[in-house]
Amino acid sequence: MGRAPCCDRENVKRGPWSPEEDSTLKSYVAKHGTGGNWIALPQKAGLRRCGKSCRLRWLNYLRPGIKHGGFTEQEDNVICSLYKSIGSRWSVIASHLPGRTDNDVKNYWNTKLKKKLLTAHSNLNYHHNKKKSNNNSNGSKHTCDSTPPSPPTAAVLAVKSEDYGFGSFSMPADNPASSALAPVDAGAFGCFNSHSQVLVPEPASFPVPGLADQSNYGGSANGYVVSPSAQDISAASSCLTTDNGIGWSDNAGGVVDVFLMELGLAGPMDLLTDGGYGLLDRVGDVGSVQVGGSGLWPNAGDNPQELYQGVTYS
DNA sequence: AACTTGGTCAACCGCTCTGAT
DNA sequence: TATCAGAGCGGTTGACCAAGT
Repeated sequence: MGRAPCCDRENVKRGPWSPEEDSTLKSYVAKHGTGGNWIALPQKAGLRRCGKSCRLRWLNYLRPGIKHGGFTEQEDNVICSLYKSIGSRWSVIASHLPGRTDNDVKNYWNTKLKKKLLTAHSNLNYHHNKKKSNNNSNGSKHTCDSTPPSPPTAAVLAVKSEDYGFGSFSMPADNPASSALAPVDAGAFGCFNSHSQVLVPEPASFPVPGLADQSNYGGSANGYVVSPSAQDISAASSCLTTDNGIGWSDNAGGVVDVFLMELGLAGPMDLLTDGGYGLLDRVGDVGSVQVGGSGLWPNAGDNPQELYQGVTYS
C-alpha cells in the first residue's frame, strides 16, 4: 500500500497557475504569512490547489525578489564551482545566489550551463589533441582533421561509484572491467555513499605497491598524490570507453593541479565533465586520483592510507 | 504553410528529512 | 523511542514556443 496523497487529487486544480490564483495566493501570504502550514493554506486562502503546489508557486515565482533568466557569468562560476564540490544540491547552490531558486538553478544547469561547459571542454580537448598531434610530427606541419576526436578507451585500476554526487569515477556495472576487480568497502574511505564501491585489483591493499610518490611532482598536493605506473594499471586490463563509462568531477584542489600537470592539461576546469570524457585524453596518459579525509580529495593531515586510484589510456 | 524537432521552464511526483507528539 | 504529518528537495514530465525542414 502506497503512501497517502497529501491532498485530495480529485478536488484540486493542477497545471499552470492563472493570474487570479497568483494574486489570491500573493495577497493571502501578504496578509497572513504562510502560517507555517502549507497543507492548510489553500483552504484558508480559498484556492483549489494542493498545499505543495502553493508552496512551490510561492517559492519559485511569487516570492518577492525572485529573479528569472539572465544568469551572469559570475553566477555561472558560482554554480559551476559549487556543483563541482557538492553536486546537484540545488537548494544549497541557490542559497548562494540571491534571488535565484533551486528550480531555476537546476533548469539552468540542465538546459544551458551543462551543455556550455561540455562544449567548451570538448573544444579544449580538441585543441589539446591537436597540439599533441603536431608535437608527434617532429615539427612538421600537420593538417588537422576537422572532426572532433572520438572518445579514448581507458584501463581502470580502481573505481566504481554508483550515485554519489561529487568527486567520483563511475563505471557501468555491466562493464567487463568490473568483474576483473575486487570490491572493497568504500565506506572506509569516507567519500562514497553506502551504495558505492571502490574496486581494486586483487589482492586489495592500500596504498597500492609501486605507486610513485607525489614528491616527483613538486609536492603541491598535500603529500598524498600518487602516480601509478602503466604496469600497475595494466593489472586491470579491461577497457571501457570514457564516453559513458567514466564520470568525473573535482573540487579543484592541489591534487587536481598535480594530476593535470601529469596529463599536460591546463587547469581544474578541464575536469568538469559531468559524465562526459576528457579526463585523460591521450593514449599513454597515466594519472592518479585519491580518496581520503572527509571528501574525495585528502586535506593536509588526512590519513594517507585513504587514497588513490589510477587510470591510464590504452 | 504544415509539420517536425529541440529547447525551455513551470509544475508535479515521490522520496527523505525534521519536528511535534 | 516510535510514529506521523508536513516541509523540503531533486528528478522528471509535459506544455509551449521557436527554429528548421
